[in-house]
Amino acid sequence: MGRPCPDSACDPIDPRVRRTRSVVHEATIEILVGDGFEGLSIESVAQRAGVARTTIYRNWRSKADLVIDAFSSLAPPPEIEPVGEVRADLMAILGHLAHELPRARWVSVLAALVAAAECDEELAREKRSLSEVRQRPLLKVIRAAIEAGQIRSDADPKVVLAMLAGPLFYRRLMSEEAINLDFVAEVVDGVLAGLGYEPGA
Amino acid sequence: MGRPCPDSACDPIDPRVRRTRSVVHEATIEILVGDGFEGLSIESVAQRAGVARTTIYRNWRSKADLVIDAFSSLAPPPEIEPVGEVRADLMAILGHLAHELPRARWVSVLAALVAAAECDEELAREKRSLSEVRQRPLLKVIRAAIEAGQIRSDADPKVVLAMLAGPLFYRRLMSEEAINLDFVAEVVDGVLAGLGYEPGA
Amino acid sequence: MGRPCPDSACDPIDPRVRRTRSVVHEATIEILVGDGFEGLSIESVAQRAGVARTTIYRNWRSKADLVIDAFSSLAPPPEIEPVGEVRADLMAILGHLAHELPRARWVSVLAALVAAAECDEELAREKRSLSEVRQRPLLKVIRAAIEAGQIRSDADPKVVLAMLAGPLFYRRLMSEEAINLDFVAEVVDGVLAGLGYEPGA
Amino acid sequence: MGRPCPDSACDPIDPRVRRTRSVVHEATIEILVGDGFEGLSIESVAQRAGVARTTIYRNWRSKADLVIDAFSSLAPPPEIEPVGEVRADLMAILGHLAHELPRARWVSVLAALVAAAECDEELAREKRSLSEVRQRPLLKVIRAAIEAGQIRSDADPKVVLAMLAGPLFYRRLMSEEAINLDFVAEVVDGVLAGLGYEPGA
DNA sequence: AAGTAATCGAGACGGTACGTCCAGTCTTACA
DNA sequence: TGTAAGACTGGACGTACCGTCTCGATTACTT
Repeated sequence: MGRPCPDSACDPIDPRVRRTRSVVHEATIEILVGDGFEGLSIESVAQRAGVARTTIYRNWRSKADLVIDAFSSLAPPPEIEPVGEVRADLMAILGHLAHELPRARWVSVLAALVAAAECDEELAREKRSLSEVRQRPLLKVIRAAIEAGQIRSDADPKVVLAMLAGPLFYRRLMSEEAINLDFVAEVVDGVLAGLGYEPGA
Repeated sequence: MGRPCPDSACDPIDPRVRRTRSVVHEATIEILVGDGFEGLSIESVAQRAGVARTTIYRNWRSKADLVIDAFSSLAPPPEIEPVGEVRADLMAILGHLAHELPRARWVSVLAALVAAAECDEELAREKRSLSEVRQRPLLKVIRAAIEAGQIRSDADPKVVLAMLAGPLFYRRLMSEEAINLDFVAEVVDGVLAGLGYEPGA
Repeated sequence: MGRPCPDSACDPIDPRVRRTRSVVHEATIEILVGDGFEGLSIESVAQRAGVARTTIYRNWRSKADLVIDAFSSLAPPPEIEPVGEVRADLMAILGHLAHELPRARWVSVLAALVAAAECDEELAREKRSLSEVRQRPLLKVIRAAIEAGQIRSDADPKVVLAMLAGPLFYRRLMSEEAINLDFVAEVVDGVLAGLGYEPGA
Repeated sequence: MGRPCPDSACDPIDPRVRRTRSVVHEATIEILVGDGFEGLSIESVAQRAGVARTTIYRNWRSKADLVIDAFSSLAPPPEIEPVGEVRADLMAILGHLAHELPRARWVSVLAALVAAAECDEELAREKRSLSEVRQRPLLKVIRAAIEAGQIRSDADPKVVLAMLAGPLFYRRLMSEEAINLDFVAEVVDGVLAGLGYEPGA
């Protein structure tokens, strides 16, 4: 019990290493946000972090690794408490997403991630995993709505999710049209209507 | 008919230039498809095209330019003749898209384009323009359906479009789940149901 | 006469290349003389020459190449006209060498060359070739003396050369004792005496 | 007299230190012989010796230090007992040297030492000291010959030494010509003849 | 048909970044 | 205290491309 425990919490991790991780992390994000994926080079990260290039190679296997690290910490799934009413819950989650999409730092990184994943299986795996994590809150709401009989019981939650989130990302990454609350409401109402949702219920 | 034709044939374009454009174009696509955006360098294009590097710089301002060129020619909006029945027409267009998304060469290029556009205003412009072109067939069908009274008259065609196309791109670029005809049908039917569409009508 | 001459003078050599060669050359020598072989890095040469590192790699295959180039230009065999009297001629040549050994820049380079040649066959070849060239004037004098009957006819010119030059280099590289004219005279007289030379003759 | 003796035998030297010295020493020699001076890095020595790099830095101030250490132990002046007849004694010593020059491990190291000494005063000092030690046996023979009247009494022993050893080193390091017993004999006989030596005496 | 101009290839150049190796310093933990 | 282990800064390596720049040599249009 008095022995050093084996995990991260109280791990006897070299404080120098911890410091390195932190500054490099921060530098990666700053560059990614400022200059995009193109501007991200090991060199530039090292420079901005005030760290030797070798140190980065010691701690991250590739540029991709840096990006994943950065993204993971940038985009924690939002903490939104569902109230049990499907429309309200969807509006809360998607409204938050709609607010973030045009401005949050992680979105640019996501775009880079998506592109890079096209020709890097490891990155693709990483991307799927991140995606899965971020879908959870939405899926929970959808499944709850199905169980509560608020929407059609034969609906496929994952399809519903794609129908809800897809339009938002489409506008952000493809058409670059506005993503305001009206748009979100139209999407949510349209999808719910198609699923037999009745507001009054 | 007697007018100078708008295209290459009789344009007073130096045949050497024409040839250069063509071989470089071809090489760009081949590399893009084979090695992805990462493998695309002016050097590699020049090499594969059997052309001097200088020649490329003379004709394209940047790597982005090459990509746009390649993409434009890779992804011609499909020639699908609407029959006037909204569900059938949407299924035709989106079914085609669903078929292409997992395999067509332009999709990877699109991902690269999207990411690059994040930090290059010119590319972003280019991207929007391409996007706009590709939306047309779908928009035409949606607007026709509205005019024909097949769906609610207060529907915003662009919102409807995002709700139809968004889920497909979402699955391709984000979640990497299957994009089969069942999925397309669920999306189309869901959206149409939300728009007051009645199959029998 | 009107034909393009084959040599450097009017060779259609890119003037940029000529300039590069020259400044790099000079920088190499300066560093070699100042900091020795250890201080010679492609980087340092590039820096001092005010040239990109790549440019050096384009024109020289290795650090060794640089050194050889430098040495060749530094150490032209001296132009000493033999008068036909062996002792006088040897004293002229070896006296000149004795004067150079403690001060001339090529000597340090030579030491570097010798060491580097120990583990680089190409350099070793180069070294032998240089050595051969520099032996010529001395060999000529020795052979002439043999033919003129000034020294024993069964003497091996190459052995005699080693006996004359060896002691000088030994003092310069090994023992670091003085190499003055007295020493040269002692060596020359000693060797000649052993070869049956008679001053008066 | 009661003080601890100055040498290793009874010094209260930490046995770990002694062990370190020994394995590093051995590793240095092995690498020097195997890969030459170029292949010698603190890193490589540490690796082969199975020792931490830090340990080496603690015990040797530089790579040069390692080399000197290695050289001292590699090239012990040969134990040759002079018989009192100058030609025989010279042939014994120089014959031995001639045999070693083309093959012994210390020769390459010597070349490195010579080059390095060109721009490192400490090394130069070290080199002179080593040189001085190795000259002793030869000097002893020469001086004895002078005293015994076998060669001219006005000969400078150090000059004679340079005339004897110089040609051998010259061939080894410069011209890379053969160094066989015939060559040694020619040199010895030539020098002795110049010094008034008479075989019969 | 000859002369002019556009286009080309070849490739040198200064650069940036890569990923690796090593140098030398420093810190921590252990024996 | 000396050592092992290993992280750190930093410099150089040799390679790949970048984008710019001359420089002839074709090739096409023009007169």
